[in-house]
Amino acid sequence: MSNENINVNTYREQRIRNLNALAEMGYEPFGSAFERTGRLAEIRAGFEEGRAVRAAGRLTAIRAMGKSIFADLRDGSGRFQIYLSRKDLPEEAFKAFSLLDLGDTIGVAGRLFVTRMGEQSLHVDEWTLLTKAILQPPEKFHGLVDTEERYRKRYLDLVANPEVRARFDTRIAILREIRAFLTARGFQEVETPMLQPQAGGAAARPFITHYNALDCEMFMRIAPELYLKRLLVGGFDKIFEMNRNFRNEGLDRTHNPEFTVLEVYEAYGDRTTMKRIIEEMLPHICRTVLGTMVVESSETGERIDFTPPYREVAYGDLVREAMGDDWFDLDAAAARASAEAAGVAIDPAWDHLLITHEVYDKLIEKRLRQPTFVTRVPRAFIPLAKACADDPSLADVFEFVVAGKELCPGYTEQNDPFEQRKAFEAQAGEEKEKIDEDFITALEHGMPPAGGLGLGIDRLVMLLTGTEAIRDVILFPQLKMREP
RNA sequence: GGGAGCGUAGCUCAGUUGGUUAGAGCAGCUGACUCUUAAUCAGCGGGUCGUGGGUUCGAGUCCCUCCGCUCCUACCA
Repeated sequence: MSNENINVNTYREQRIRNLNALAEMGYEPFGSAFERTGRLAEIRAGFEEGRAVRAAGRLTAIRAMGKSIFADLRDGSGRFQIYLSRKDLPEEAFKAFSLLDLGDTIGVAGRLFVTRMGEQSLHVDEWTLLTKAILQPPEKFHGLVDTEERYRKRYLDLVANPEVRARFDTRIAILREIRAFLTARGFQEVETPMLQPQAGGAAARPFITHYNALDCEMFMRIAPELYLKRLLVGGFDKIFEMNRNFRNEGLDRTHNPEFTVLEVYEAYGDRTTMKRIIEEMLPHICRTVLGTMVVESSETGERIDFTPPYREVAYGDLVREAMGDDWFDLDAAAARASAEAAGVAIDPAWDHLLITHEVYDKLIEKRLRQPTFVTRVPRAFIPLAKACADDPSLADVFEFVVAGKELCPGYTEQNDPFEQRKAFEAQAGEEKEKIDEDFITALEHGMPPAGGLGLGIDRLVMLLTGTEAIRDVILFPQLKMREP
């Protein structure tokens, strides 16, 4: 700690001097429990002039005027103004208050009153030090703006920027309401391994680690799906898991290596069972958390309406609508020409199926702004779902798309062990050892027919809070290591 | 992976064509002030200009390396 900290140290030293002075006066710089009448928001809610209350919080502003002092106290629930008057406090208690710095945490006791300016406030009769801060808080008006500091020192971001705290409060409420919704409908929340001998259930590069006791490679899970289905075999028939997945992939505005996913499974159900859950759960979240069915998109300012029912449309119909009725009769060369004419770059090696998928991805999905279930998707991309009864080339699934992005797939789950093995083999190609034999064995014991869905929680929170970067809905997003 | 931009006081930001002693607001210190709320007023202190090198009589400014951040793009369900 040499050069760059010289100036930091002068601020620290000043505050440490204040700390020592307070300690000499009998204040405990890192105090103990303090009994409060309630949190600041609760005190405001129960405001009654003259009522005696005890409150605590961090000092975020001090406005001193000689013989009277106003200050702002902040806790996890909000802000409240306190008032100290020289004539109502012991001489020493009033003097000691001037040794406090912004960022210190104090406890106060007094009575409620309304200032001449009409603000509900607390007239302090006594105060005590709870925690001395020896480092400076961020600037009070602009808050903490520097993006790197905001993520690396999220605790400062949360203190300095109330709208950041509010966004995470919303995230927490969304998770709470998802659990409440599913629990009220008889679903049980289960926990399955994060550390797996094979990383299955999705196509993604996993994080690899080593388990010393067994001297073997282990993988951080990329999805919980195969374990949740084992539980269906085991007789759990309405389950969900909402927790972290890990994928060893790029880092950008919409990807974090660890992210939160909700998976729901219901035995004896299918794709349409899952569709009903989405059509009831999203309105429930909107109603209880946001108080409105209409959400404004941060990127475009467009309004997205979550009032059910949502549009349902077949993948093939969307493609025909965009590319012409004869699209599926074209050969690959003609399809490629048509796609490129529409502005979609196509690899010459791709077959008709891949070209169609690229057109859907780059052109069609973006245009689906309001909540939409896209059904009857080519099965080649979806190894874990059943085929449509009337067309074995299509999977009996939906992809739920909002604001031009896929938010949540829902499947009629594959429970045929022979079909499942075929799909795994097609996907694995050369790497046969990657097939999860233990999972196939479980299917051979009999998994009831079931519907399942997987909802990306971070992206849902982004959508519902009008946030453009995944980093702004994850408390501690992944950053590059910084040299010490 | 490719492209563009950024990094100046604890925090938020200025800094002209390369020019002599790098500025402001907040925060801090001293003083005044009994209803303020971005309190106000007067004064004072605070900088290895991300790092290392180069060009130059002279670099915050121009060039290169590295570190970090942001955006675009590619990859990635």
